[in-house]
Amino acid sequence: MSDKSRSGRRNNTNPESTRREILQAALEVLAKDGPESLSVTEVARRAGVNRGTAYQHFPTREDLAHATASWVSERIYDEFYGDMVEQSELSKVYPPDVALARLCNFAMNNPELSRAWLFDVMSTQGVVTDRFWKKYVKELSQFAEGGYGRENIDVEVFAFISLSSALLWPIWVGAHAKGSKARAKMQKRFMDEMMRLTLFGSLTREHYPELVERYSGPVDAEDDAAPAA
Amino acid sequence: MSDKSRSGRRNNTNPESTRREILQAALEVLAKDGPESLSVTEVARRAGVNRGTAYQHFPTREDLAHATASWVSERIYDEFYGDMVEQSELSKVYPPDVALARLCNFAMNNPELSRAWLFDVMSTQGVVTDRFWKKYVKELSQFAEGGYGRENIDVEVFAFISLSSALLWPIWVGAHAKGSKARAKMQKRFMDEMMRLTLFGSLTREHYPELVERYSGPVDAEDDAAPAA
DNA sequence: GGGGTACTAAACATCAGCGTTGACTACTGA
DNA sequence: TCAGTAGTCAACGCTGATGTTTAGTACCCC
Repeated sequence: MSDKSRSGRRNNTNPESTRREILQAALEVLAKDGPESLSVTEVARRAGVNRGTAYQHFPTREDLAHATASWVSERIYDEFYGDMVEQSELSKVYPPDVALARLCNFAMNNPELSRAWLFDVMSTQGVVTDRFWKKYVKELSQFAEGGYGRENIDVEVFAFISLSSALLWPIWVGAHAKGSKARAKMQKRFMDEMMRLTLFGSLTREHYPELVERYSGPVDAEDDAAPAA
Repeated sequence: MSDKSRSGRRNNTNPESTRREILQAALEVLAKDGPESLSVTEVARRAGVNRGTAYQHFPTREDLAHATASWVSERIYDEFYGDMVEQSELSKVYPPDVALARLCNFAMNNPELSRAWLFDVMSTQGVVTDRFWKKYVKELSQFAEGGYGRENIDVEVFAFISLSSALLWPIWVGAHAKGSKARAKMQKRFMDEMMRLTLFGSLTREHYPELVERYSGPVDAEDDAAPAA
């Protein structure tokens, strides 16, 4: 009697799905406490999988950590760029508000991936080789070089600022915003301020003629006289 | 002979200094791997102190964690605002390039405090009550309300963007910049781009009249016509 | 039905961190 | 000088994680 299904056995013949479940659980742990706190035991527990099974898929803790890292990297890329297939190469350039909304929605809907990415940035290794980061910078470069961005932009720095703050914001908000309505409102605040910032900056230029002088490249010179109007 | 100083005993009559050494070591561990990885054993080892001594100062691991957190919070505040004593209340407002340089230098010279702060932001608790954060926002508000910032700025969001990216940047850079010269160069790149961004934004406004329309508050309206010049 | 694959269960040795305890040392004050 | 106290240390038992091993069960396909 009920001998066949005893003791919560999984009976999963598909190793792929088990592997994914383990990686998903690993992502959750990773996003919670960072890569140093990732333990095989905890991951297996979360995945609802026997510890031995986890060790079957990933021989050591380090293997699991590395596999999780690259899996996360792939997932971020797919989640973010998956549905805009190969089109950005030559076709249209997304308008900045759409692109920003895309980024912010990604961050809000994927807090675990965001956290994992940020932990990776903070790790000693760095994410410079990350596919997602490289594509993001490349797209921003194309955008800027297309004449839509100011010519003396430091694209990498701007990419870093926008990316890191957009991914960190929902985390920061989640820590002290009550309901989902409040969170959505905070999300809007971020998008609005970011758009405002990229459109106009934050300083009243009239007060700082010497800074305007110093920081405006030769091409932006015509802009300096403007605020006086 | 040499019985009195046997076995590397510390012979430290001053508990304050021992406590500081422990806290300093705790900060190092905290900055390295995050709050979840903070272990009394590792901290004691780093501090060159017996584990028992650490337990005398901080009865449990949690006590050490909390004490470290508030100590770090205090240190960030002091390190950043310590030498501008009470003067910012009514007297002068620092020019934005000086303030930014101050922030960036702090981040570069105190990577551990920066990392600790960022880990705190990423923790579930949040840093909203942090003295440093509150003062930073307050100063920025005074600055903006003094007419030096655009009127429709969302100060909190802008504070978050500038603070988080300024503190995260040196960490990101440190992960893949070779010498100190390269790091200094990267630091300058960040400051330049940040100044450029706050002065001018990142978009060529001519291309986005509808965005300019949408995101410019009533007070900034006179600025819209400017770029056409 | 038999063999291979995927998973579970349980036990083991090893190691590291936690928290406690008792003893040792140095300074203090009567 | 001598007891008391504060600071420090070494050792102990406990827990939990790592990685390995062995035995066993369910499933699939030939």
